Amino acid sequence: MARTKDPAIRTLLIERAAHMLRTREPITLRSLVAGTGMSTMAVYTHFGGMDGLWKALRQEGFTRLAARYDSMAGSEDPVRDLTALVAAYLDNALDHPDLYQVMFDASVDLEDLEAADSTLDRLVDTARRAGEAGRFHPDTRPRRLAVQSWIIAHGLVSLVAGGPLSIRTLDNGPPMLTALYIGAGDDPDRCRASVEAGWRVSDRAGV
Amino acid sequence: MARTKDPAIRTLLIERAAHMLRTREPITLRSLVAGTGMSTMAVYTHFGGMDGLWKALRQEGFTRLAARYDSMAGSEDPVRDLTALVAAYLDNALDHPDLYQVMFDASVDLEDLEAADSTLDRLVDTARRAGEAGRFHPDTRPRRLAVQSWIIAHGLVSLVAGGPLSIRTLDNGPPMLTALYIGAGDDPDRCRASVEAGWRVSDRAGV
DNA sequence: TCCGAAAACATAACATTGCTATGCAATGTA
DNA sequence: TACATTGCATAGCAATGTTATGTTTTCGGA
Repeated sequence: MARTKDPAIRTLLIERAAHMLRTREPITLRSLVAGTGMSTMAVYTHFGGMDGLWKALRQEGFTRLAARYDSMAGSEDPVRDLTALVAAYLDNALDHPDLYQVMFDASVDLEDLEAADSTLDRLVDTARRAGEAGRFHPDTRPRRLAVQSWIIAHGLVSLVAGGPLSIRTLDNGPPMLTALYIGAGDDPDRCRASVEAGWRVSDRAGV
Repeated sequence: MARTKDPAIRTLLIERAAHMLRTREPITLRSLVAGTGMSTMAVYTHFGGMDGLWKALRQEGFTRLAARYDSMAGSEDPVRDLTALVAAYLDNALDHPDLYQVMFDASVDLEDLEAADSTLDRLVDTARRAGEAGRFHPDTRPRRLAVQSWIIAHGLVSLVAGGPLSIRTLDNGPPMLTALYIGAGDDPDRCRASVEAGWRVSDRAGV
């Protein structure tokens, strides 16, 4: 009937674009396909244009974040786990700073929303687990606490990665999360220990 | 000796660009000067190119924020004032969402840093005043608390303005600030009242 | 008062951008 | 095996930011 579209080309282009993003090469229609043997039309068959490519890159960013979350083992301390998720969010953003920027600048169509919600759900689940373990006030809304954790993570990383604040600003993470979770009802000493433990899960080297 | 550059043209172009930003018209070199009688070279004499124009727009954004801060009267309750500054930051960003985005996407050269620091200093001063009034632990670092307030404000507004979260998410502002300031040592009940009062200073209509 | 230099500005051309029109080739189905 | 449908290459298009070049304006010094 018709020639079949090779999905490998799609992922190849996305990975190439992600690589160019990381190496700070400007991503243009022609520079993207240069050297690959493909013509510019490949971008149109697979993504419908450059806008489609950027959208696919945003999806890729959320996919990598989800993969990072998948690789994390939960513990019996949900506040530690919640902190670890926030720390992983920061690490992911700092490992792929340009990709992270792409994820949040042109946004937001429906698919972007779904991708963002899907990663947020990890935080919500863990916050709920903490609530069920009696760490928070009984009327604490898990989603609300998850969103607040996300706000801190996003504010931190977007002011640090290419923003006006220095990398040391990340040290504000633990105290801010601690204040947040204590405010939600956690026992101060226990909370500090949990956040401390969760923060250290990150593989941030000497930051 | 030489023809003198008219500074009025510079501000005219900036205001025109800011207006086009607000009305979602794409800002291109030619569209910017179209209808003004100027030629495209005006942008080069006054800004050195489009990059210079974007940089001037970022400065304009910080200038408007500073003007908003200038218009605010301080009270005898510095925690209320600190909250009011954060609320004003949010209002400013929501009043000029596109300008706000410009302020933080391409950033950051030295002048941008200075402009950001200058507005941050308002928060630092107020946080220091709160510390001197005995609201916080004696070892609370004002700049640290100011930065943490900024992180919350920026995280909130950048996830809400054009981001994945709804406008109602702004309701997370007061509880987050309250948790932060209580964590810094403020008395819980007094803190809640101060934050409540500071938040209401904003002219956000029914949000 | 006038001249000359220096800077602002207008005009126009340039390379590069994303995109589209068109034709060809490949491939699965009838 | 014939054919229709789709992937893809080539080439050209309008629009972008920039630069090259010439003109005009303005101000300081003779």
